[in-house]
Amino acid sequence: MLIVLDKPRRDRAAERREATSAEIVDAAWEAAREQGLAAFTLKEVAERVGMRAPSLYGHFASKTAIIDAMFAQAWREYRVVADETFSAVPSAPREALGAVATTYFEFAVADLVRHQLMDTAAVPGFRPSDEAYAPSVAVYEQLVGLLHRLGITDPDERDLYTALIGALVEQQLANDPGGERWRRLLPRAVDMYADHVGLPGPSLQGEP
Amino acid sequence: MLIVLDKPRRDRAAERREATSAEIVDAAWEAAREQGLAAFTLKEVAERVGMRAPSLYGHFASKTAIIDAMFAQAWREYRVVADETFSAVPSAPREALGAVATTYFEFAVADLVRHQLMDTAAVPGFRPSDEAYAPSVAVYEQLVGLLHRLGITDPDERDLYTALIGALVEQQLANDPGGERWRRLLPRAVDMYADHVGLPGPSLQGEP
DNA sequence: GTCTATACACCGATAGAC
DNA sequence: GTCTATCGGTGTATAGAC
Repeated sequence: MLIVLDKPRRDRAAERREATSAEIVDAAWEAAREQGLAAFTLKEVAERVGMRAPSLYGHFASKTAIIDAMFAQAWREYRVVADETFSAVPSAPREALGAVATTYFEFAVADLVRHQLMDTAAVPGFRPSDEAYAPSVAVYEQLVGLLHRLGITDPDERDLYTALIGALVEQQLANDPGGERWRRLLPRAVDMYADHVGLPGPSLQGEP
Repeated sequence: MLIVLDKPRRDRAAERREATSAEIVDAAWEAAREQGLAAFTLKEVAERVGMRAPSLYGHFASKTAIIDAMFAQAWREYRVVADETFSAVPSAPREALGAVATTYFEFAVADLVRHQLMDTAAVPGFRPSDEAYAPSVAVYEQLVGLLHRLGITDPDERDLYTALIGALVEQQLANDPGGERWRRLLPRAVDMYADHVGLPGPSLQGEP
């Protein structure tokens, strides 16, 4: 069935409204980065967009709704980044594993509070809505597909992989934010894992 | 020099005072487990020990001081557990690594909020006092000593080990609390790491 | 759509009586 | 040591004027 939409004329009012909502979400990210994900206040958000706190309720039904929008935005962004990597994944197994790991690592490490919101239970009581949650499922399925193509079908080995890469992210953020201490270990960790599951090919590292 | 302490007679008042402080700390753990580490309130703590909130200030100078006492207690407890493991560490390298990893894993997984307080930055702005922090340094030095005896002296390899075990803890707590999904991977992960650093000996797992 | 004013609840911490 | 009373502050959210 073809659906013809009448008058695709721009709705300037709606556009402006959406732009304001986006501004609010951006301001919420800033506030969360300064005060913490659970601790930032609507007053801080409002000030950044030149409003008073109650005015935010014209755009979001609650503080939780703002956090949900942040969650959705973060995963949408990562989905774009991950799609790019998965669409041009190297054919060599170890390089493939390394590319996917690097993409995730860099995205997570680039923004602490974003990582906390996406990957940890940092906001007490927060549960993302189904729409906000959907992109994370899609990305995980891409990973499962890649591992399958590499012959890694055991769910336990899958868990070990995600744990290993997640570990490096956690340690990097917790113990050396902005540094290189754990990032440098990424090829080594991928090699260790590749050896473990019996992937062929030469080491990702130069000669040790 | 020998220091002779006069009159080691029991000071019943001091004992009672200390017991009350311990009660308060216990109540704070309970409150933190229910409301979250950063979110629990002094009122909740006070109610559990049959007091009013202001009375807590007769025992602790601030809410932060209570959290500091919790931090110190947790690491003291772990120090006892770790001392036991390290004092009777198996002579076989892989078993040694596995025993130490298991001790840490089980202690961390047994209590989410305790783990959050000990090993993550879950309380915004909280910095443990030096006395409270000391036991964690002691435990880490024990680990470094063991790895040295096993021939693992590269700091990068040390980091990889702590990241790997820490990762399993995080995943277990975040994705399967109370379950076995990541605990079961512990021997596999230790083996993977042992292979990686070239430790001798048979696999920790039965025949795969 | 944004404002002011305010409701309502709760927080950590202090003062001072007992 | 523990209490009551209270201070000074914060927070989310709503009501109603403009």
